[in-house]
Parts: sequence; C-alpha cells; structure tokens
Amino acid sequence: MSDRVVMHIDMNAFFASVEQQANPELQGKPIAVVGASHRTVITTSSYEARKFGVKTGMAIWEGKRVCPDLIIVRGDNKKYTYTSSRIVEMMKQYTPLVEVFSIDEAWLDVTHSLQLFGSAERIAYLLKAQIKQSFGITCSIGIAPNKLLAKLASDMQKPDGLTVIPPDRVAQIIERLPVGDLCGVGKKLQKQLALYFNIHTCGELGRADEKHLAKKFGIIGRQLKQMGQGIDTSPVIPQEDEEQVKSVGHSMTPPKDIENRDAILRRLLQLSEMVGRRARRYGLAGKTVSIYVRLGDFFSNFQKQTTLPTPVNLSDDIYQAAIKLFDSMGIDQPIRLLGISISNLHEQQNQQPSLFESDRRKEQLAMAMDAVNNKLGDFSVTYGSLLDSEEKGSHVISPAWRPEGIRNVGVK
DNA sequence: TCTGGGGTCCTAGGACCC
DNA sequence: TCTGGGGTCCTAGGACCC
Repeated sequence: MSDRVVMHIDMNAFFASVEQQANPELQGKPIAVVGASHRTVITTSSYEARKFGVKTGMAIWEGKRVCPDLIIVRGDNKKYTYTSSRIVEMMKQYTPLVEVFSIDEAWLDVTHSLQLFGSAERIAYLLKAQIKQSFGITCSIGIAPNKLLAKLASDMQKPDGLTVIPPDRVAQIIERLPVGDLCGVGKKLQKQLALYFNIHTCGELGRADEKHLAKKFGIIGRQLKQMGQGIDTSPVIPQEDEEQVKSVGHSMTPPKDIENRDAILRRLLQLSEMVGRRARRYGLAGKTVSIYVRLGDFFSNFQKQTTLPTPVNLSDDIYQAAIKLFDSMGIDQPIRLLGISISNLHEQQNQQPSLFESDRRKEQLAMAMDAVNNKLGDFSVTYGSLLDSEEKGSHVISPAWRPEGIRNVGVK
C-alpha cells in the first residue's frame, strides 16, 4: 500500500462545458445547466457565469439576478453520460485501476503505469490533451500518494490545473489548509471541530488527540486524525470490483405544492413506476420501501420506511406500500417534494412465474410495458391515471450519476 | 412566487432470539 | 422480588458526497 501514485481527475464545469462544445453559440458566454422540472436549480455553470457569482444550487431567478445575461440550458444527460463513458475509456488506457466517483470525477492508481509512460505528470498531460482534443473540454488533475490527497490536489487549481503533492511535502502543504477542504469534512463537522477542539487546519487536526476525537465523533473521529495527517489507505476500486448498489430511488418536486389526495397518489404511482422500472432493468428487488415528504411551508422533511416479507420491484407492489406509508404519516399540509426508494436489495433469482394468476398477470404486464418503454422512451406506455398529465418522467440531471450501471438513470 | 435530485454511511434505540 | 450479554434486524434521523 505504500508508495502509491494516485491521480484524481475532475472535469471542469462538466455539463456546461459539454453544452458549450455542442453549441458554438454558447462558447465564451455565461451559461447555466438546469434540470427539466419547473422548480429546478442550477446544476453547473460555465466559468464565464461563475465570475458573476452564479453557483450550483441557485434557483434560476437567483442566477439571473447576479448575472442578467445568463443563458439557461436544459440539461441532456445522454450527452453527459456518453462523454463521460468515452473519457473513462481513455483513462483505462493508462491503468485498469480507474474508480469512477461521479459522472465527472475519477481516481486512477497509476503506480504500476509509471515505467511504461514515464511519470504521473506525463500521464496527466497526455490525458488532458486527449480529452481536450476529443471533446474540447478541460479538467483539473491532482497527483498524490493517496485518494484523499489526490482529490485535495485536483481542487487546488481550476480550471485546467495540474497539482502534484509529493510524499515528502505532504505535511508542509496541508499544514495550513482548512479542515473543510478534506473530502468527508462538511460544514457541520468543520463547525464542531472548531467549537469543541479549536481545530481549524489540517495541521491542528493531525496533532489532535485521537481518543478525544473518537469519543466525540465515533468511527469518523478515529479517521479524522489520520486525514489531518494526509493519511488514507483506501484503495482505488475499479468498476468491476465495485459493491452492488444499495438503494434505488426517485423524488420529484411538482410545479406546484400538492395537497389533493388524488394528485398525491398519481405522483406516488409515477415514482413507483420509475423506481420499479429501474430496479427491474437491473434485476434487483427491494425488501424495504421508503417514502420522503417535504412540506411546502416549513421545508421540513419526513421519511418513513417499511420492510416487506419479500423483495418487490413491480410498480404496483411499490405503489401499494407507498400508499400505506403515506397514509400512516397523517400529513394534511401542502407537499413540496415526494420521493420513493427501495433498499435492502436482493438480486432477482431466475424468474419463476408466480403461483397466483393475478400476480402472473402483473408480472407480464410489467414486462410488456418495460419492453415498449425501453424501445420508445420512458412513459411511452403507462398507467391510465398518469395519462393526460404533465406527470411523465422528468429528465432530471444530476452529477452523482455514473456513466454506467445502476446509477445511470439515462436511457441506454 | 425563493432553495433539485441521485446516492452512501453512521448512530441510537427498540424488538426479538439465544 | 433479581440479574446478564451476545447477536441480528428494523426504523428514524443526520451528515456527507456529487
């Protein structure tokens, strides 16, 4: 595990860069990529827009307020997953050890590639040139002895950066860095470290008493000291060794808050179909069904889950469980967001037809609908109650998506 | 006419079993 | 009248990541 050379690659303003490349009229201009839903937020903005203060998570009107010329682009995740997959293929030319972290980030363990390619810096330059030439987009690359530091390094110069943290300079480089720069230390943890331990920098964290940290923060606490010292032994895990996905879920914020029970049930049915379909596509079924509700007035969230006797992935089974959960919450206020997910996932064994005629019919119906939808697009055929509404599947975009596998929501 | 959507992991308390 | 402790599974909530 010692003397590794790990690289972290972060595509700069990925969605916005892809859009600017696809449409020359957008090049050099402030643009923001947003989702398809009514009440969407900015997912990525171009560097031209960032100069004005446009940030991820802003509502469209907020972005326009700080940058009146902001061009709004509806995201198209097919473009991004395609580009991302091609880039991952390029990375694999340099090492089989490529861990895809999100649609625009990956780690490479190039320890055993140095002899062949000369050095990690050279690999970084080659990759940058290849990506730039093929897609016209830039990335920031960090090179360090482990994943934690490589990610830290890739963040240090943007856009189009290359930052190396050599093993013998780790302590010096991270000494004064705020602990919040570490991947895994968020706002809350940062605040608590300052409040309870007067710790603000990685240097201070690295010298802290491990027992005190463990007592306050549990398992994370024990790791924190090591993180402060720049120590991280976690391996780069290639896709084929990845653990199976743990949950499959969808959520949505309708154009207007909903209160009417029929409208709520239609949304639950739609979400059940989205979740069920994705689970069926990957041969997974979940024993636990969860729903989330966010209220319109307080921005308060509720989550409720139930575990069924057997794993389910038929839309109707998920829907029935969701209705029960929803009714048990006793909500009588306008709802802003609804979500459904299944977890406790099991691989579906060789589809034995069900014992009961009614179940067999449900299964056959799902298979037939899946077949059509796979061919013609989501919600080409759907339940009667979803017809004639704007409630067809929204093409949401999220950087958390993977280019491949279960986490890719996009149509294949 | 404010503030999306996809995940992971950890914790704490309770039920239940041996 | 009392005292356990180990384990698993489940629910709810929070922090974190993109």
